[in-house]
Amino acid sequence: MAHTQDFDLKTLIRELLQATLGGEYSAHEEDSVLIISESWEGYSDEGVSLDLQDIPEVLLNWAQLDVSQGPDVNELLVLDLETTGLGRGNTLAFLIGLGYFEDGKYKVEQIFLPEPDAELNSFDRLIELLETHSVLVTFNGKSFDIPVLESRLLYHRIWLNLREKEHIDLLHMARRLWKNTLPSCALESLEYYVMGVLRDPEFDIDGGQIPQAYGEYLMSGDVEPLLKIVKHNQLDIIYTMALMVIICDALRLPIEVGKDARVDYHAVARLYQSQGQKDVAKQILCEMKDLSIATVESVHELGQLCKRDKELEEAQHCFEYGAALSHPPSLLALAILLEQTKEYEQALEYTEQLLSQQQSLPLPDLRQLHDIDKRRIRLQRKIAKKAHK
DNA sequence: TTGCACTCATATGATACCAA
DNA sequence: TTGGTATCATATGAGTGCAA
Repeated sequence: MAHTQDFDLKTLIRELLQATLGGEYSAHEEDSVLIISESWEGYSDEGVSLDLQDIPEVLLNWAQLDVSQGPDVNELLVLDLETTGLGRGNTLAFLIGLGYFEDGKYKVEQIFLPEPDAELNSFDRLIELLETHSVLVTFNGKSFDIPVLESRLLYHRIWLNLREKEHIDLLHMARRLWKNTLPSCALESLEYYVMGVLRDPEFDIDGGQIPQAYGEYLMSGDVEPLLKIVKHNQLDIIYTMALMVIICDALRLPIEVGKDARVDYHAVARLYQSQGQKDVAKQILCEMKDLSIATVESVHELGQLCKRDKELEEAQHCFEYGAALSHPPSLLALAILLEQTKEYEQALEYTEQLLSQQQSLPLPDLRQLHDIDKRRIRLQRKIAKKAHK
């Protein structure tokens, strides 16, 4: 009798769930999962672009993807989990959010567990999509989503080597591009500062409250709080792709320096430089200078690249720009360059300026002071020798 | 030839920070 | 709350160029 009551209650909650969240139950005979799908063409309801044409090579290289395969956008699978906690051991992934392109539209598919017992069945659709999409796209997925998923799959004795799968984790690329210009590189911060959108607390839930909200649903059967969780996950999948679109647009060659105010072009130059494309980096830094959007740091870096290419006059101009603003690395670079070109008097002038600047710091770096002083003494010696001749 | 300064590549350890 | 990642700072060594 009690079993019949349990069964009826379970059926009732499942009907309520579907009526509230929408979607369809999977075809499993027992413990089916609720799959909620929605598609967008071009833009999301929030107005962010989901129009991804291709993936720039520099991004593929950075993510150590096989560039020769040239994965197209239809190979991408965005993944984001909602779980019962941050741990790896007993954490349940009760909502698997997935995003991919299909027939020119961006489709978000969410697999929800009405009860924890349905977890095994949630993996069928996930594995299907993993088999047809070669590149994972996540936000902090390397540290969180993938380890959680692997641990849950292992618990069910399913062996899937997700760590070997090609993977673009946008958190780290976002940090490279915005860590110097934004207060934080959390997804919500990027949404606000880069995408220009703000989540409405009336329809969304704070990530930290999600485990508790799912727990309350399991205890009470109240499905209302789940609406916010599903919306939260849907927005995560949408904004992860929107971020991918912005990053790809910012990195695509030729770089249109200054075109997009959201882009830190110095960071773009550094990325190209780190991937061995120093000429692209130099071109970007040069254009920043020409457009008067350069910083003292970007001009200094341009100077170093010019020096590498033996364009000493241009390098000197760059270092002089920074030296005029008392930028310590520029003062040092200028002193080194002038010593190399045998302009010892000038080199000494900048060395002494740097020395007095460093000495006046509240906590001077003693080793650096020692090095600068050594340079000062050497230059004095060279000047004296020159005078003797 | 020697010594010094610098550049570049590589290795290692510490750190920050992001996810629910 | 935990754990994983990339980055940064630092150290080291090989190689190069220059002056004496």
